[in-house]
Amino acid sequence: MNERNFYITTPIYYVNDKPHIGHAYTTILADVLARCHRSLGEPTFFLTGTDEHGQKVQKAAAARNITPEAHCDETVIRFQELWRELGITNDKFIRTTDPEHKRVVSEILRELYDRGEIYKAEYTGWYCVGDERFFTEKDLKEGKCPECGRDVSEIVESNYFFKMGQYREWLIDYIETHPEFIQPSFRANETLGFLRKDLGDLCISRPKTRLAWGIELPFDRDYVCYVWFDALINYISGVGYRSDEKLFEKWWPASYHLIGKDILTTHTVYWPTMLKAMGLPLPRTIFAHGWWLTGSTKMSKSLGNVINPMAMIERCGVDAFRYYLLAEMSPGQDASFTEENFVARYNSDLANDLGNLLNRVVNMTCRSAAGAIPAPGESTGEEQEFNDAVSGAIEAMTSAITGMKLDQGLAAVMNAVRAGNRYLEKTAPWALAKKGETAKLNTVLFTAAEALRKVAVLLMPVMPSKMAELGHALGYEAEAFAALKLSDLTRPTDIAGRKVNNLGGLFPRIEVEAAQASAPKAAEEAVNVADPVTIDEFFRTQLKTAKVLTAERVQGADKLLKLSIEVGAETRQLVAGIALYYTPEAMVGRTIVIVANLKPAKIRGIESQGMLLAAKVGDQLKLVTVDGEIASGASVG
RNA sequence: GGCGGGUUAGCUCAGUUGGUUAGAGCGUCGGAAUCAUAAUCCGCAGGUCCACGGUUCAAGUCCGUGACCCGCCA
Repeated sequence: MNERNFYITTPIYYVNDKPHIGHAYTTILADVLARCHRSLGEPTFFLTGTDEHGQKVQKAAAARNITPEAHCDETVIRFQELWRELGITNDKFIRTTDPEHKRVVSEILRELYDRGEIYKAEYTGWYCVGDERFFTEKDLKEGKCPECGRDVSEIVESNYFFKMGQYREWLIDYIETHPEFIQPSFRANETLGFLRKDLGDLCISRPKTRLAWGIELPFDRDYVCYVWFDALINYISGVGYRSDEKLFEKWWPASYHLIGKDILTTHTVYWPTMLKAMGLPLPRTIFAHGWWLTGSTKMSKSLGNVINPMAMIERCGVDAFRYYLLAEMSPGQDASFTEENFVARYNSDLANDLGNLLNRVVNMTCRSAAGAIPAPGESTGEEQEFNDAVSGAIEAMTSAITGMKLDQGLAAVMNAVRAGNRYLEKTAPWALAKKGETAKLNTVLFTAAEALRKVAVLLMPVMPSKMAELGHALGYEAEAFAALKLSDLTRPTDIAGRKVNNLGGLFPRIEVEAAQASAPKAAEEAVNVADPVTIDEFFRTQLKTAKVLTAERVQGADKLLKLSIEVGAETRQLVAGIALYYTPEAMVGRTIVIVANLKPAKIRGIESQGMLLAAKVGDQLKLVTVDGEIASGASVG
C-alpha cells in the first residue's frame, strides 16, 4: 500500500434496521474524512454498505411472504436514499448479497478449512422456542431464557469453529506494539482486558435447519456462514480481494475502520485474527466513536427516543446537520443531541458568526466597491492579526484531519470567523467609505473576502453545498470553487476583481419562539387527591373517539366552532369553545375524544350533543386525541 | 466483584513533561457601534479546579484514601 492512499470504511449496516442518527453519524464522519483527504490531494477510497444475511431478514421476508432477496432489495434503498440525501460520497456500496462478495467469502472459508483453521465440533446449548434463539450455559439467567424468562430446552448441535484462540498472544503483542491500531487508546485497553481472559474459538456457522439465509459453507452444504465472518470480509472483498489484485494492492490495508463502540470486540479481536489467518496485514486504525444521547439515555429504537435524521434535515438543511454532528461530538466520547443545543449552535456559529460575516462583506462590497472585490492596498497590523487567525485555522484543520479531531479543527475555523467580525469592527469599513479612504477600504474588503474564501475551503468537506453557495457569493463558478483543495490555499489568490452576489442570508437564523411554544411550562395547578373518585364513578362518563366531518364558525361568537362528528354509526353535532386555537379547516378529519353521554345543551341556540376534551394551561389549549388511527366510536378509558 | 476512565466558571468542555493573576465557546448582565441575518464588537462575571491526607521551594497537574459518576469484563 502506498502511504498516501487513504481507504476508509464504515461498518456495513444491518439492512433490516431502520436508519437512525447513529448510522448517519458514522457515515457522515467517514464522508467528511474522505472529502478532507481528497482535499489534501490524497487518493481516497470510501466504502460503506449493508449486511444482508441472518435471522431477522429471513423472518421479516417470511412475514411479508417474499424472498429474502426481494426483501433486501427493497429495504437497502432506505440506506442508499439517506446517504444520497446526506451528500455521502462513498466510492462503493457493498452488499453482502453481492455475488462477488459471496464468492470471496466462500473461497476464504474453503482455504481456511483446508488449512485446518476451521474445524467442526459438537457442543451443548439451550434453545428458546419463543425467541428462536440459541444460548450458551453462561447466557442463561437462573436456567431460563435471558431474553424472555421462559424455559429453554437443551440441544446438542454441531458447528464449525475458527481457531481464533491460538492468536491470542500474537494479538496482545500486536496491540501493545501498535498504539495507533485501536483508537481512542482506552478502547485498546478494553480490548486488552478482554484478551487477558481466555480467548476461545469463534463459532462461524449455523445449521440450515435454524438459519437458511446465509452464505453456504463450501465444505458442508448443511450449514451457512454466521454473521461476523461473512460481514467483516466486506472490508477486503469491497476493494478487490481475490478479484482485482491490483485494486486490492492499492487500498489494503485500510487507513480507518470507523465503528461504533458497540462493535469493538468484533473489530479488534475477530477481524485481526481472521486477517492473520488469511496472511493479510491489519488495518492501520480501528476507530470507535461514541453514542449520540438524548438527555442521558442511549438512543435506541426500543426506547422510542430516536431522532429521525430525515426530520432534522427538513428543519435545518443537510449541511447544518453535518456541521452540528461534527462540531458537537469529540470523536470517541458520547455526545448529547438536543434541539435546544442544535439551535443554539446553529444560530451562534453559522448564522451570527459565519453567515453574518459574509453578508457584511458582500453588502459593503456592493455599496462601496461597485460590487467587485477590490485589489488590496497596504497591509497593517490589523490585517496581520486577522490573517494569522486564518492561517491558524488552516493549520489546525490540517492536523485535525490526521489526528481525528475534527471538532477542534472546526473550532479553530470558527475562531477565525470571529476574528473576521472583530476585524471589521476595528477597521470599520463603513466609516472608511464615508471618509473616502478608498485604499484602506479596499484592503479591508479584500482581506475579509479572501479570508472567507479560505474558510469556505476549510469547511467544504463538512458543508459542501453551503460552501458552494459561499463561493458563488464571492463570485466563483460553482465547479471551479468546488475543485479548490486545501493544498491550493498556499497559492496566490485570484479573488480580486470578482463580482460578488448577494445571497440574502447563507444561514437564516432559526427563531426559537416556535420551540418555546411547543414546550410550555408545566401546569402549576396541583391535583386534588383528597376527594378521589371511584372507578365506577369515573366510568359513568362515557368517553368515545369521534371523527370530525365538518367544522364551521358560529356566527356572532368568536370562540365557538360548530362541528359535525361521526361517532361509530351515528352522526352528531357539537359546539366547542376552541375557535381561538383551531381553525375550522384544521379540525376536519381529526380524531377527537368526546364525552358521549353528556346531557345535551343549547349553546348560542345550537344544540351540542356532547363535549370534546382538550388540555388547557394559561393561554394554551390542545385537543386530546389518540395516538394513531382508530375507528370512531371506540371507547376511551 | 475485577480492570480502566472521569469529577475544573450557570451550561458544554480545554488544560502539554508540576511553576507567574486557571482558559475557550455558549448563556447572563453592562456598554459601544450601526456595514450586517436585532446579527456584531468591548467589558464584567471572582470557579475551595469532588473531599481529606501526603510528596515538593512549588500541584488542577504526582502519590494515598474516600465519595459520586461512567465504560469494559464477570
